[in-house]
This record gives sequence, C-alpha cells and structure tokens, in this order.
Amino acid sequence: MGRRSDHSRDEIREMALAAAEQVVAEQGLAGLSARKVAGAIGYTVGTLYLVFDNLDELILHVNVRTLDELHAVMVKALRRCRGPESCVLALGRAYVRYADTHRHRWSLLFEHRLPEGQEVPEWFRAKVAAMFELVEGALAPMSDHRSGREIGLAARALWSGVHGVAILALTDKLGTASVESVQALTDSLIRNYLAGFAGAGGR
Amino acid sequence: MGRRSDHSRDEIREMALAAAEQVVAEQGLAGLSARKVAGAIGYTVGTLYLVFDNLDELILHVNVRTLDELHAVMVKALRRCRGPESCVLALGRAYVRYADTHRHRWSLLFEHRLPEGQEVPEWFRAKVAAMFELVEGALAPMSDHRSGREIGLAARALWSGVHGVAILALTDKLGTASVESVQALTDSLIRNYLAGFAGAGGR
DNA sequence: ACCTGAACACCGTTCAAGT
DNA sequence: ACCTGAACACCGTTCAAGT
Repeated sequence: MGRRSDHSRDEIREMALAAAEQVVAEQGLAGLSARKVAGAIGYTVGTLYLVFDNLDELILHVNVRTLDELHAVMVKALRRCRGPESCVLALGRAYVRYADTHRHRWSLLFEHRLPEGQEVPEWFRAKVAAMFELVEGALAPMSDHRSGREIGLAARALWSGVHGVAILALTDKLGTASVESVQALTDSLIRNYLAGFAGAGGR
Repeated sequence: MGRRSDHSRDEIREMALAAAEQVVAEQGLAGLSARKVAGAIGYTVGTLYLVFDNLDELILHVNVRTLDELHAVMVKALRRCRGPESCVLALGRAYVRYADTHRHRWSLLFEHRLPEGQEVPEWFRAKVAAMFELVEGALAPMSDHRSGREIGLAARALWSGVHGVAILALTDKLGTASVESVQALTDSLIRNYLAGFAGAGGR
C-alpha cells in the first residue's frame, strides 16, 4: 500500500466527478455513495476525502457541470429561432428536453440540499444566474420600455415557472408525465406570460 | 419484553406520523430516521416496520398531511378575495407563505422520491389534484369560453409555475431568498399569465 | 507524500426469540 | 399476538499506519 502517484490531485478529482455522474445517471442520488465512486476509479474511500471536503462538495461539482451542459443546450436552441416569442419557447423546450433525457442528473440539481446552515457558494449561483441571463436576452427585444431590473424579475419568474412545470411533471406528481404534455404545459406558461408581459400592464 | 398492547396499530401509526413531522420540521429529511421516530414514540425500530411497510411509506403519509394543510390554508385564503385575479393572487400568496413558514415540511414534498420503478400512489395524486382544483375554481370566472380541459391545463401550468418560483427562491438558488422577493416573483408570474389567459390569444 | 484499511457512529430492514 | 434486540449489509467520515 501507500504511495502510488498514478494520478495527480486534479486527475483524481476529474475521475471521481465523471464516475459520480455515471452512478447518478444510472441510479440517481439514492444510488450514489463515496465508496461506490471510489471503487469505480480504483481508489479507496479515504482518497476521495483527500480530494473533496465531503460528499456534498462532490455533488455540488457534479451539479455545476450539469448547469454547464444545460447552458450549452440552451445556447444551441437560440440558434434556430426567429423573434422573441419563438426564442423563449425554444429555450423552454430545450430545457424540458434536457430534463427529460437526463432525468437523474437534472433531478440531482434540486434533490440535493446542503446541510442546514451552509449556503450555496457564489460560483454555483453565478452559473444559475448565467442561465437566467439567456432568458433575459431573449426577453429584451420585447421590452424596450422596461428597466433591466424588470427584465431580470420577469426572466426569473418565467424560468422558475418552466422549471416548476418540469419538476411536477417529470417526477410524476401531476399524473401526466409524457414529454408532450410537459411541452404543452411549458408552452402555455410561456405564451400566456409573454402575452401579459408584452401587452399593456406588465408589472 | 414482548407484548404491551398499550396502543392499537392505528394509534402507533398516528404517533409515528406526528413524531416524524416534528423531526422533519426541526431537522429536515436528512435528519429523519426510523430509529429516531421509533425512539420518539417509545418503541423499537422493529415496531415501526410492523405498522409501515418501510420509511418511504411513512414519508408518503407525512406528505399527504402536508398537502391537506396546504389545501386548508388555500381554502382559507379564498375567503378574503373578490374577483378572479384577486383570488388567484391570494392563492399564490397563501402557498408561498406556507412554504416559507414550513420550509422543511414543504421541502419534503419534493425532496423525497420513491425508489426507481415505484410510482406515486393514486390517493396521493388525488390530493395534488385537489390543490389544482382550487386554482381551476378561481380561474373559471375568467374563462367562460374555455373548455374544462383548457382550464385544467392553465391551472397546472400556472400552479407548477408558482411552485417553481417557491422552490428556487426558498432553497436559495436564486440568491434572493427573502419572502418579499418571492411574493414579487409569484405576483409577476400570476399577473402576466392571467393577462395572457384572460386576453385575446390564450391557446 | 500519498494512499490504505480499519475504525467509529450511524443507517434501513429483517426476524428469531421472548412474554 | 405483540414487541424486542440483535443481526446484516450498508452508509459518511477520520486517521494511524504503511510504503
């Protein structure tokens, strides 16, 4: 036993994250364990704790990667749309499609909660903010007369909404879990919200 | 040891549920364990399994009670509103207020997931449906020309949206966790959605 | 310096044995 | 018939000891 130095600290981190992603993809949060991840990369549990503070930190990093993937998918969706409503709808559909095809990875984003006092680190929130900025960008062309603050609030309200639809539908709490019906729900949410937002009142 | 018969099966179930509620309220899902619940009611772990299939079933019943409380709170909110928009807003605010003041109980509703193949039982989904029916009822006065199916879809889209706002905001993923800002977000979501829904298009 | 392996204090779940 | 207590197979996390 003892020293091996087959891999650098960073390499071990990377391997662990990749292994954790695979376990989560296959078995969800419930199937994830430090021993399982360690075994998958050919190291002992102890080594994992040399490289991550604890399991929560590891999961946080898996989640940031998921946010990055989501962001990329949404950016891609923006390349095939014309006009503001079309673009917001495209973002919504891309989001729902990702959630549907990567259920476990996506669920981990919201099933995992940090222990009581601990708050979500800044670099994590920045990634969430980046996602909202895509929505703000799509909203901007239809909101000349509005302040950045208003657009920011609208993007958060609307996107949290899309997210809520995805959660209830995909975790089967609505009794209507098909991708089509989720799409119908998000489309309804987005179309009606935008009608109100672009129209008279707003607020 | 052996027989005691201090309490009937149903009494033990009731005591266990009450104890579980308290543990969850204080320490969240992560703090909940079969041994802890059993200890709190003065029985052994084994007894808990005589009365519940497993921990998942116990949690499911805690969650149904939460849905009942939420329903009651929303019904109460409907007593102090005039006109459709006012009533939907009242429902939204009641929901957010409940989520905020009972964070752990409310979080349990969505943090807890049944093991892979198992689906949410019918009696559970019925309770979720009952919540949506309250929203449908509030929506009805502003949708004479719409079918029940359309109203149902609108209620689900809108309410899932309110729920998503509450999740992201209260689990601190938005970086704006104050109750006021959550209220502002839900108000924005509801007002704009209703403007679109009541207005011309809809669809 | 790097990694292991065993330990500690917990889990959910089962079930022979006691009264 | 009802309940216990110990067992089993797991957890997350730590850390002395080995190379």
